[in-house]
Amino acid sequence: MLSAMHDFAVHGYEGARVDRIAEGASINKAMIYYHFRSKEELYRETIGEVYREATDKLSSLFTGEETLEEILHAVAAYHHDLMRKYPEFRSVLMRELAHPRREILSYIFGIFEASGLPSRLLARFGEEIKAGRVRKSDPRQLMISFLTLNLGYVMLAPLFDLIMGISDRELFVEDRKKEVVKLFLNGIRSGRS
Amino acid sequence: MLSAMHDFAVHGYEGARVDRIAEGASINKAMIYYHFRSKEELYRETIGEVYREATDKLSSLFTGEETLEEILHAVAAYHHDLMRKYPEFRSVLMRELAHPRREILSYIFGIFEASGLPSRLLARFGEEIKAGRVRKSDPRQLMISFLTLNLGYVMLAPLFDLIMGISDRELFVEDRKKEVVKLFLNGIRSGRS
Amino acid sequence: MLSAMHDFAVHGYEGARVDRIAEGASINKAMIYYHFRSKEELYRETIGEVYREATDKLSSLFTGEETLEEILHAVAAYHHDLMRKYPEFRSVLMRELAHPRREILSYIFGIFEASGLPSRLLARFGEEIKAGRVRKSDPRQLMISFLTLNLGYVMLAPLFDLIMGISDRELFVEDRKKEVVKLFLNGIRSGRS
Amino acid sequence: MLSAMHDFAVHGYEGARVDRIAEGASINKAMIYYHFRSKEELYRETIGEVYREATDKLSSLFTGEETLEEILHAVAAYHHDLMRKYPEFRSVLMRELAHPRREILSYIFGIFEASGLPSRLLARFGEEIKAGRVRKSDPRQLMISFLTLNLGYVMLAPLFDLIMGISDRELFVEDRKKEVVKLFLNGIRSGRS
DNA sequence: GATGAATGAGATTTCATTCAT
DNA sequence: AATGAATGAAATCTCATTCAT
Repeated sequence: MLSAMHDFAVHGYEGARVDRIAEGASINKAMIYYHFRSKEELYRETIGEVYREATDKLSSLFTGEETLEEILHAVAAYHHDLMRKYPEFRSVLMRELAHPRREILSYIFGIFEASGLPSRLLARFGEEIKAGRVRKSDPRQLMISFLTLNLGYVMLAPLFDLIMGISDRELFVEDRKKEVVKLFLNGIRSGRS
Repeated sequence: MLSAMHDFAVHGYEGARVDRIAEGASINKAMIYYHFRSKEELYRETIGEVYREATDKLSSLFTGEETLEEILHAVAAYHHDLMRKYPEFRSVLMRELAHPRREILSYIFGIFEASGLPSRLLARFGEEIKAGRVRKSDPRQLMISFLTLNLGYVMLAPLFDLIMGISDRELFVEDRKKEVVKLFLNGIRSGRS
Repeated sequence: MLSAMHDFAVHGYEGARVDRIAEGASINKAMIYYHFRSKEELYRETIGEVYREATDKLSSLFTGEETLEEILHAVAAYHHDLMRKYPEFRSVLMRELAHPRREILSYIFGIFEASGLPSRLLARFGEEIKAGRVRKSDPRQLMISFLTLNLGYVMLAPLFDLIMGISDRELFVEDRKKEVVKLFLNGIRSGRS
Repeated sequence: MLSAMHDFAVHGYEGARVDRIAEGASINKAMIYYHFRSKEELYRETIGEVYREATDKLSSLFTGEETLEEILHAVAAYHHDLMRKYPEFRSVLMRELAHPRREILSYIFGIFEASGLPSRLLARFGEEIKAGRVRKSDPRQLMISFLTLNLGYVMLAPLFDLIMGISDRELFVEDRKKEVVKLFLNGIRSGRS
């Protein structure tokens, strides 16, 4: 339900109004309660839909034969794709992460797990370090670094756009997807740092 | 008012309850209205206090004589210090950034401006690129990369701790502060990438 | 409709839910409105059925040739029979009598009238008093005494069972039917009281 | 709260309207929720007040030195006194007894227990039977008979008044209080029945 | 400064009833 | 006869805000 996603994004769960959502969806308020038992269920279903899609998509993204660089590029692109498809989801997600409830955390955790991404990447980093191609470091730090390089901009875009005077975000994003991988790969390379 | 910060952090602005805040502060609800004009003003004052302190602190942080590395280290440390001092502020800030209102954005923008950090760093990156010590790239991308490497973990710590199985966060943070600078400096170096 | 009677008994007219009644009857809610004009009509029909049966049964109970004792025994037995057949009716009836509406009172009044019982019993008491076999008293008091001796237990059984520690109600009822007549007949006898 | 008692009496718990109760009490609806947490609590407090008074009164009614007849007279009078003081309570009570919830039953049970009445009367009946002054019978039957003779009319007055054509209830009640005791005492006497 | 009571507007939820198929 | 969806009115409850003391 798009109208619901919109209200949850703009006002948050507590600030969202069932009245407004119904009006936005051009249906009678009582119909919301006919299809969903409560505002809470409406909320869960609304974000659950996106979560499920994200899980499915991420799971199918990798065959296991990719190079490290390919994986990084795919992940970087995926984050932006998801946010382009569900622009309002960014708000909802951030609010959830602002004060994460165990239930929601597990939900998101599940998405990552389903993709196999964390374990695969961690293992991969471990191998690369052992092989001497990546400098000695905690693989978890590397993983977090890469994810935050991506998610950080996705989440904070409005602030950064203002501070940095970014006017054409589409263009900037295309650039960023490459920059992120480049910086990261350079950053973790073993060498005379 | 700690009780207010707590409620705003846990429930968000719309979910916060004046009743609960009063009870948490062991005062009569009407007293809140004696000190503040409205819930909105209470909110602004509550977070404004932190904002002001952050502004002051950041402004005084730099004399202009620091090396790039010193600046990066200082910024990395500062983020964690602020969050350690006001742990609940992280939630409040994230909620604000989830659906930023121009007014709040300007507030935060002001903090950065006051510190002189963005312009100084951008200029500095420009110089370093011109001097060939940093690979050719958009200084804004570099700036965003560095900030997200820091802020990303600060904001998403609960999620990352779960995904990565981090149990001792204090320790991990100490490690991260160094890792972030190292990865970034390595990542932006000019060289045979 | 048993499901309706059940809901009216358990929740009362205002507390009964058309949804629940439909579900209990395994039919679609709209079907209820196909058969009955409204909740009110459903209610009237539901209890009207029992009322009509009670009227018919009581009317046919007496030929006019019975002795006083026979009548009393028949009435005492009849109350319990009705409640055994429609156990939930007791609740419905009590609720109605809790705040009797003229319309419902007339309904019940009609049952008594149809049976010819009140006038017959009152006349009979009058004769017995005149003949000196029953002590001088207001026949209406006698009538009420006999009816309450019966109806009182029927209506308050759950409370009495608790207070008196009655575990086998069936057995107790058999005993009560006799006790009631005996006590009453003894109680109204003329003699040296 | 009289307005609440009134609405509960006339409409039952489910049919009572907080709006109406507030209006009847000339207070703001929200004040009801300020003083009572919910409609349910308002209900419990409303009837609890009467229950408590009844408990206290009944407990203090007997010193232990009364003759059987005195006790019976006192009980008979008490029922009518209570109903005269809280005329609407009759409705509320009947509705509760229509579909008794364990919690409410226990409440009422407690009142009887506190008065010591049931155990005292049962014991008394036992003694009288053993002494041959009361005919052999189940004391519980006697007890129920006496209570229903009283409560029956109290509860069913509106119906009986209609059926019997009783116009001056006050007068009738005075008569009934004596009649009930007389009929009962006669009815339980041992003798050639 | 401090408090308990008060209030109006509005939020979520419910429900008898009807409609379209 | 049967159903799922729809609706308007209203019910319970909440909450920011103010008042009287």
